[in-house]
Amino acid sequence: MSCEELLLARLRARGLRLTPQRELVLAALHHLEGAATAEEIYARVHAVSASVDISTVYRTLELFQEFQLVSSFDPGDGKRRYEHLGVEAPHHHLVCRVCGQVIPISHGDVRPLAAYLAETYGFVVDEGDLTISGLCAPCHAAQTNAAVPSDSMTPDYQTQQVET
Amino acid sequence: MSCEELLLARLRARGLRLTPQRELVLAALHHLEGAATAEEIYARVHAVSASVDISTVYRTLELFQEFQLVSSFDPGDGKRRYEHLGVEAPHHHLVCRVCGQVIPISHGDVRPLAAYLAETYGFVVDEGDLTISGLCAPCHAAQTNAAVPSDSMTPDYQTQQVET
DNA sequence: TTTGCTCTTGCAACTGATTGCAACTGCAAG
DNA sequence: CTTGCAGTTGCAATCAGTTGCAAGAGCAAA
Repeated sequence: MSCEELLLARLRARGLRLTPQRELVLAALHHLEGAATAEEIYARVHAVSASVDISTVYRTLELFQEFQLVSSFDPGDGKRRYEHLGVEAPHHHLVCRVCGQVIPISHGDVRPLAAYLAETYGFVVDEGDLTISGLCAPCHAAQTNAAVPSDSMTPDYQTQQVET
Repeated sequence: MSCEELLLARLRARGLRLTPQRELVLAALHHLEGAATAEEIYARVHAVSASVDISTVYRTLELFQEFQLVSSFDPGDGKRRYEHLGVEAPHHHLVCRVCGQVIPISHGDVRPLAAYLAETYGFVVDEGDLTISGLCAPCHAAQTNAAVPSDSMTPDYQTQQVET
């Protein structure tokens, strides 16, 4: 089942409609691989149809999150990132507090903690959207050496490949 | 060492000053036990000295976080909560996606995951500020029963006692 | 005391994101 | 076709939070 068909099915199941705006947001997500800001998604949508409002983009992204078509995470720079979950399973993110690098990790990595929390507190951890703040390896090394390698200081939110 | 003395020492160590504004924010944090919003803290500070600006409160809270006097977390309702860490050790929070209840957990609970992430990715997890989204026990039970108990629907961000 | 420096602050403007609302759309029933 | 209605949208207002900047305050050296 293609992504559009999946969306259509999810919408129909709740009596919602497949509108041009929603198609445009989905297309933008397809094109913008990896983690994109709402502003970036809006820019792509707006380029095709200038009348679409950014509030519609936000509402659509929220809807897509309910449908598990999209996950989002906040890397702590005040700009939430949205990721298309077409093929990838829901996953979590390690975000470096210093350089902003994002490392995706699978839910499997978090499962032992989730099991512990379920047993101890009866708390069921969501499979998506867990963002763990800390220091990536280069920044941690740099911090302990009190010297920061210059090539790790540029924030970029490109996601790495993760072995699953 | 009292809390004010600790703050003074931390400030001095970095050549910063103990101002009335900073004392007022600290006092407000003392008074507002548990998790308070910036607005609530500002309200208390403003009641004592009306000329203090909310931007000063935000900047002060950020400074206190650097000093580990305060930790903050985002329960997902768009209003960040700030907690005084006077006696408590840094800890994490489980936030229920449905009712908004916040359950504090110790860093010890997260340590196995942190150790795994350090080993696998070289990523060093921060001791504070990890917020885990999911469903609390009542809401999870309600969801599987497709019926929500009425007494668990009111969001409150009072923190429970946690056994450490 | 005067000078010069840094830290600190209030103010205003701004950002990313959300919300209320009236207008519009698609669609099914009469 | 007309009516009714739920769903949807663009617009404007609003919200929490951040930032730039100029003025002010503290403090040490001359």
